[in-house]
Amino acid sequence: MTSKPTSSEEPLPGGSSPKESTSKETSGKAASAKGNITRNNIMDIAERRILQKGFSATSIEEIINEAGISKGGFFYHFDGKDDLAYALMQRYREQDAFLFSGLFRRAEELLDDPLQQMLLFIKLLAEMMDELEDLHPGCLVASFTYESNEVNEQVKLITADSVMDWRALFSQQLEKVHQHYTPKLDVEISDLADMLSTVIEGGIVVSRALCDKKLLVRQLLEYRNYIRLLYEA
Amino acid sequence: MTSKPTSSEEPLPGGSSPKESTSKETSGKAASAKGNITRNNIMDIAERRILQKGFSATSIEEIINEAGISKGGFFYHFDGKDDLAYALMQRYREQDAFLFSGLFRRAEELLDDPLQQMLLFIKLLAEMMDELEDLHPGCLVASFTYESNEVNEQVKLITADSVMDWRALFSQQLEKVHQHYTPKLDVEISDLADMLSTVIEGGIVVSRALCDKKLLVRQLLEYRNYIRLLYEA
DNA sequence: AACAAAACTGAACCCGGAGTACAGTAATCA
DNA sequence: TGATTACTGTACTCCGGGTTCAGTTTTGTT
Repeated sequence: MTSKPTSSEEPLPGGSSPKESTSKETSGKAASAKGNITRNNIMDIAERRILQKGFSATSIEEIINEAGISKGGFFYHFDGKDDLAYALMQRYREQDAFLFSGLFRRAEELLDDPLQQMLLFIKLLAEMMDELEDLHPGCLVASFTYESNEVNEQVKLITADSVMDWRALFSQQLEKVHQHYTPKLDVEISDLADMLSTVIEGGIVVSRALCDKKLLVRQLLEYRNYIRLLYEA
Repeated sequence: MTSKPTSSEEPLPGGSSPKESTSKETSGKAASAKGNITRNNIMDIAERRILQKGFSATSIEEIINEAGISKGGFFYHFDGKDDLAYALMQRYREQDAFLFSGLFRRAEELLDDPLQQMLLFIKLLAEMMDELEDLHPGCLVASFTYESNEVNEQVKLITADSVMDWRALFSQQLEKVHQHYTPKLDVEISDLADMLSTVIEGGIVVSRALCDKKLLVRQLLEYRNYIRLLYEA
């Protein structure tokens, strides 16, 4: 969903050790540094390509070519395409959670009022999108959702979990807003929270369809307008 | 983008005669009734499957199996997968334009005020989505956008055109609103128009990811709220 | 009924992808 | 140094995908 700051190298908490995801071997070989680099490299390449051309169209062949490894190397790290997909969604979920909560924390540091925090959060998010040099790379959730029949049940589940994380996170902040302000119209907090996910997902699609880099940013600011109108005096 | 009322049989204006789309033969064989039925049948099946599992993952094989025709039969109607994709987008674009303008016309018949018309339009759209028995089938624009590297330039172009149609249509109505009302905040009409596309596209993604049929409807009503807050006294 | 055009059938073609197996080798760490 | 990790390389199976085309049936027209 969000834009990754060209991540690699740094060992992310959680998304590590080979074959931990859905592996036959539950053992879990005590990952070495090099192994993790290769694994993350595979994942970076796969994610980029999947967002560009879809999951089914992305072959293991092309991934290993770009990564400069052999097929055996790939299957050493992943049990197959499904396992890779799951690992990708898992990492994606963690990265997003990390990024969003980071932005909320910064907003809390700078401002006291929950509403102003929420508005700043959206603005920070918009700025982040604005700083991307080209079009937003896309969101794995959307990608897998539009290829749902090509992906196993576990991937569908973690995809849904990811969206539920966003709902929880956004709702949490909006709940605080709700305690200090009365909305001009009757709305469900969860719907308002989902609307941010909706605007991001939709913004990415429309932005990409039109090749209009800034559209996503403008849509985020429209959402921000809505929140303002709803709660500001 | 919208939901098709289980269309088939009726010869749609424009989307007809075999191989008219991108064919080698620019001839254009004067289509017969049976030919059109088969052609539309292929397209219906293809569209449904593409929205479920993506373009690349949808094989000609499975399409002709469900359609009960041979491979040669398929290639009689389409020059290949790319040609099929183009024909699908073309038909999709026409259907959407037809549906949206129909809803706007109904709103104009029932109400005089531009703002109330716009609000009614959104409500009619939401009701239509609400009447779907299961999840929204998905939008071809989003599907092709997330597989953009698997689709040729012409398909990308007509996909963008389709989104531009929506912008034009929604902007037209919002322009009228703008002439009668002053918005509470400073907004670009085109952004407001794009937001409807955004909410629909995003709503479909999030709705499908969570398997929550009603989410899309609720999101449309949130957009409606925004318009109300923006323009209503 | 006859004839042309339209609407197919069926089989063959080649390609590339997922996944397996496994023997051997190089790098890393304790 | 020795054991574990992280691979390479090859070879092989199996499958299905897109595309072509020569021939056959169906349909519409006169």
